[in-house]
Amino acid sequence: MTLTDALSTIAAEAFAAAGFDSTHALVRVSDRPDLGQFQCNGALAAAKAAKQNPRAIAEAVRERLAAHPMFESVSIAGPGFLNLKVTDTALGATLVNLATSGAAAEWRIESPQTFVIDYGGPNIAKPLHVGHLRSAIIGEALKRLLRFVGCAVVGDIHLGDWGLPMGQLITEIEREQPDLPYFDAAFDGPYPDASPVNLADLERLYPQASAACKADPARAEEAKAATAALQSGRPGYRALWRHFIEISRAAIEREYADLGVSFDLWKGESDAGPFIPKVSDILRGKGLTKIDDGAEIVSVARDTDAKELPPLILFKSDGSVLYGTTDLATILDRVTSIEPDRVLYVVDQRQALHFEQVFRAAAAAGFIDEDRLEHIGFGTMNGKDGKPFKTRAGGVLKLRDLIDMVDEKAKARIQESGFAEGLDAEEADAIARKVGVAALKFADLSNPRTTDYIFDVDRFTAFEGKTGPYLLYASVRIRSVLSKAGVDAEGAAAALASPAFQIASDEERDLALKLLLCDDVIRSATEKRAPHILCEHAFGLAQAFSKFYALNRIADEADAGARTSRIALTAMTGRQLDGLLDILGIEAPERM
RNA sequence: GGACCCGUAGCUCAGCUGGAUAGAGCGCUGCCCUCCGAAGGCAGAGGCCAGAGGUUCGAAUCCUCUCGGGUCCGCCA
Repeated sequence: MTLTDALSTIAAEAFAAAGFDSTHALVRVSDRPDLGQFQCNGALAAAKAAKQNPRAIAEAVRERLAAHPMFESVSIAGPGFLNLKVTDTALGATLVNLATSGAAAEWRIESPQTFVIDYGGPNIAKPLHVGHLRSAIIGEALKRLLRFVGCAVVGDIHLGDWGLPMGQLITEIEREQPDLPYFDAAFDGPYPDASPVNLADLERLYPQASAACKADPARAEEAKAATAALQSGRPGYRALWRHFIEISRAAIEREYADLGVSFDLWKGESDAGPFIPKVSDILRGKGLTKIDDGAEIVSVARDTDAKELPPLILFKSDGSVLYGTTDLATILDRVTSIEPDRVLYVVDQRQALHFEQVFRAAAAAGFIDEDRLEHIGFGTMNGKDGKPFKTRAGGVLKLRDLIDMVDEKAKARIQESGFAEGLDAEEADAIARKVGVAALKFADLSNPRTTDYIFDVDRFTAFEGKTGPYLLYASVRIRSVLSKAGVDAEGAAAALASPAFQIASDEERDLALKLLLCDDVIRSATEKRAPHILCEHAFGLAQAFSKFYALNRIADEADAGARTSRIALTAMTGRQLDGLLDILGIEAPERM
């Protein structure tokens, strides 16, 4: 049970004992820290329901709450706000419970489920760009968060490896190298082991092909035909396409690894291929498809819709499939092989309509309940003009370039601080990389998921204030001060195994409260699928620690009791902060 | 045209299942390292929460409208 749950329960009992409806007796962190640590506004709500004076209700409840040993004081303000202060003894005792329950137990939820998270979604042959950042790191954070609370999670990258771009690439290569055996329909193999193109070729050919198809309808037709042929299994095309996959995957994997993002499954749209006939059989069997303008569609509109929802196109008029088809087939694949309770799609908010169509079709087909499929949409990264971010040259910013930019800034920061002087170049670089990635990830994750935000390079490469590096700094400083006190990692664990807390100052009280609220925050972030809530709390925790650290001696505190308590507080903060950073997918260096 | 989202401090953003004096970071003005790491701490200035109505004892939060910005609306992904 979280702290606010426990306090709410106590308040509910007081409401009930005083003869009032206890459903409004919710206790939460106070908006007015000058008046109390927690507040309960239930008296006003109860007054409305009972048509009584809220002040009188508050007074009746206050009397009962004040008798509870947990509270230092319970006061009434204004029309009937109850302001609660917990005793330092109770804070200490609650902290002991939390500390001794073990690092993992702090976070568990009651009924873990199995999740599939579909995130990343990079496309073969295209370099990752800033637009891929959000899906990757939000998905990674949600994966880690759900695992932390005890769920089983399968992270699937869901490669874009099956659509029109593949046909465009194939035809483009045919133009440049028409004599390759891949294009000879009469050729009966075996095809070469070595790829005729490398990564640089692919990254050059893709935009070239895409532009050509845009400019010339005939080229577009060619590409469409090639896509259809690839999808229906033409051997030469399949062989060539396998080269694309292999080359791209290595590059993509490397780049995600630099961001601390990894996947359990490297499936792609193409892997859904074998499930497509089953999907169409099932849908046809249920009479859910029809031919319209030559395409085979599934109607997903409902009478109750405010807006008519367009049908999902199962097969285009040329027989090839669209991503709605592969998404449906992927659901069938996942439902059969993984049997997830829920599937989360961490994909740009602009695709909300698409997922609504797919989810409805999947439910109509009987694959899985609609409400077990969640589109975890996120907002667009805009430039300062409020439009999707472009570089000064007008192009998309490659993710690689962004990482390099942040990396450079971090290196410069280490140099100017003089911290690098005692380090060899290799370690300094490794630290800079971690600091840079932390800055990048925190800057993105701390934005609420659903809204667009302005991408500002200066903000992403800032290392002071509400940033990733601030959190890292707090973490390494905690390690450092514990080490000064002769407490290593094992010592910290030991300090939390049988701790004793003496909460005596405002800073200690504030830090203790932050520590005690972690479970509330984890739960809220999990329910809302909202990493930014974790960022907010991690920052607040680091701030509370920094203040505590600035005002109190720890390692060299003379009073033995105070020293023991502060070391435990410090160790506890370190454990939680590192836990939160780990969930966010942010790695802390040993020093910085 | 229709559906949905957004408009909060100079800037970037929290807060939105209604509650008290609307918060943070940056930037700005001042302080604080002979003392466990100053990528830090403390203090200060800065707001008709786009605007107008409505519901309510009470509205940044809920409803309506207006203005401003954005996204999406069948054979791209």
